[in-house]
Amino acid sequence: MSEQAKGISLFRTHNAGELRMGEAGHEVVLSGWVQRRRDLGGLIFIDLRDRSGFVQVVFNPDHSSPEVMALGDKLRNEYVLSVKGKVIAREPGTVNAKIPTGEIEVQAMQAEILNAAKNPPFYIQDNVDVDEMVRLKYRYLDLRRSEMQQTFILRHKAVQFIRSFLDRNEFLDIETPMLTKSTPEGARDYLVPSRMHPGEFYALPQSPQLFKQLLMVSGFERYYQVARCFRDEDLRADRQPEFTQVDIEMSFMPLQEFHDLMEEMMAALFKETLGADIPRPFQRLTYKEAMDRYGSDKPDVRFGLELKNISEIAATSAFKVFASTVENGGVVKGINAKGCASYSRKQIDELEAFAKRYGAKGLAWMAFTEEGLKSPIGKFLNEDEIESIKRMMEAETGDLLLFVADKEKVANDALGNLRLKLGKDLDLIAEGSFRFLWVTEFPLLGYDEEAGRWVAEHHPFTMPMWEDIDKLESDPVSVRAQAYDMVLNGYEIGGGSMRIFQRDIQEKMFKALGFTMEEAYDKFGFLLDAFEYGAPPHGGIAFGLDRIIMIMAGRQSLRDTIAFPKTQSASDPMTQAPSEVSARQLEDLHIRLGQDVETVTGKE
RNA sequence: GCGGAAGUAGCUCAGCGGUAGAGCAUCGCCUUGUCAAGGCGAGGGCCGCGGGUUCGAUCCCCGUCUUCCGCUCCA
Repeated sequence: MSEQAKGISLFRTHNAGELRMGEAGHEVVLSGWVQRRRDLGGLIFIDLRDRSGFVQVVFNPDHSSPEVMALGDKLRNEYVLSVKGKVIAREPGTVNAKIPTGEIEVQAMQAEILNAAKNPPFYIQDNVDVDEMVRLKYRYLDLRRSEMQQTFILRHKAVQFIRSFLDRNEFLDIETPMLTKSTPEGARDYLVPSRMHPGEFYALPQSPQLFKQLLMVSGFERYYQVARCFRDEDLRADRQPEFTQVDIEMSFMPLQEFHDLMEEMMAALFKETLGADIPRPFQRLTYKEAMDRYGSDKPDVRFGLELKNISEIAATSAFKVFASTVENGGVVKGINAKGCASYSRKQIDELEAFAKRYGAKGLAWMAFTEEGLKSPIGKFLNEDEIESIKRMMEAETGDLLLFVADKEKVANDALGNLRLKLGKDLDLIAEGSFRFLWVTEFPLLGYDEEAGRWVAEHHPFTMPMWEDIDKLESDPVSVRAQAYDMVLNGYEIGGGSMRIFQRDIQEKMFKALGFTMEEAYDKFGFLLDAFEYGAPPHGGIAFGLDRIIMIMAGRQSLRDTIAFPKTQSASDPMTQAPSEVSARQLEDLHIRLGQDVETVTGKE
């Protein structure tokens, strides 16, 4: 038993942050951390924090013994403290309306320091501007901050809700292996060397994709898992090497019904946890429409600024860049930056530099000012053309039109991102609003220039749209998949598909991917075998839990929704992972380091 | 692999070719109604690391490492 037992003998009767006028007059025991100490000499105030919040504890000689006063004097930030005291209503002039517990305070009658604490490297408080590196190194302290705790409480509630929703709908939580087989398609695998099998490796799962399909073959019919996934690719603010999916798969349900169910889950989740009303059914856009109008397969539809295609006018114009781009199969698209005609040359140059990051060769512009058209390309366009463009772009005086002439992919990418930037810069996005949509009819295949062959855009078991199956051979690029993403505020929060469950279609798919059946068997033999034994029609989706929580919590970085995340170079400043291992460990694993790796320092 | 930004006290930052500063934090003293308490005082620095230029470099140049944002990548 700790020293504590000798003193107060009880850690807690109430949560500090939940005390209100209702408890006035009650004797309480609180335990937590010293948030802050205000020493007025004869009088000491302590903000005592626990998970629920904090309350002011007063050390006052009028009601605290000399021993208790002496203890109050010793307290420092982040000391762990147990206090027994009386809750009293504060004197009228001393009420603090800024905090939930501001109407009361606790008079310390007994107190005990359960643990001292070193001076923390940064303040444990919200909205601190501390370097991420420092926060991650002392993650356990960072996680003490209220806003971090709120995020993880939200995350917990969200997961609880999802689990119970899926349970009510007869989904079974089934775990799948973390040590599994490396598969050729997709992201780079994290590999785990095998000790028992020299020269062979497991892969950590990029997702439980194949296993959940096998569970459908097994007849579980409805499966879900809150599953950790691993991808060894470059990180971003919204991408971690290790992340969590809510992975769902089900049999015998038509696409539309499945989408309805998933919508219901998300809408109810947001209602339950945030009180947000999400209109249903969700908006739907085909992939093509999303690309045409927003230049993105995950459009943020909280604002307009849609892309317009002016290729037709551009094709016949005297502006060579426009005309030749269209002639060579490219497009000319633009967006209307409403009210930006007054942008300075410097501002426009910055927009151009931004567009160039996404491969655009330049950014043509037309500003309709009070004094008339200002544009470097104006002299190449006749009045009719200018009028047509103006009409097509829905431009008025005061607007700035921005154009990219390039291959369709580049134009969409550059303008799509420019649109997002302008949306932010021009403050067009209503904070706290949630706009869900489905993006459907993704292309089934994409051509991989490097590999010189067609690759599955989603994965090789994605069902083509029935009406496109015949084109698998003749016109692979135009084959659409029964694949879909759920998009929220410009983030892809989930993606999935209906799966191929019939042998002949699967063979056609592999053929389109340039695999022989032998090669296909080598890579996915176990799944193909399984499918010979009566695979039901099935499909599913995987939601990016971390990302959903990030949006729900209004955070900008995925790292704020993962308790122990990694830096951009996939390392952990706290544990120092990854790290070197001993020569002995490597030997057991039959691994010799390459010559480009500095000698491992012996750690036997 | 590439582009951009950053690295100076525990934290957040300023500085500048002549050996370093602020706010907060810490420590000491004072302080009975504070709640970002206040007052006085003190300690605290390989100016990320390695080279170069210079009489002299935290500052200029080159390289390198780390972090953040983005590109490539992420079925």
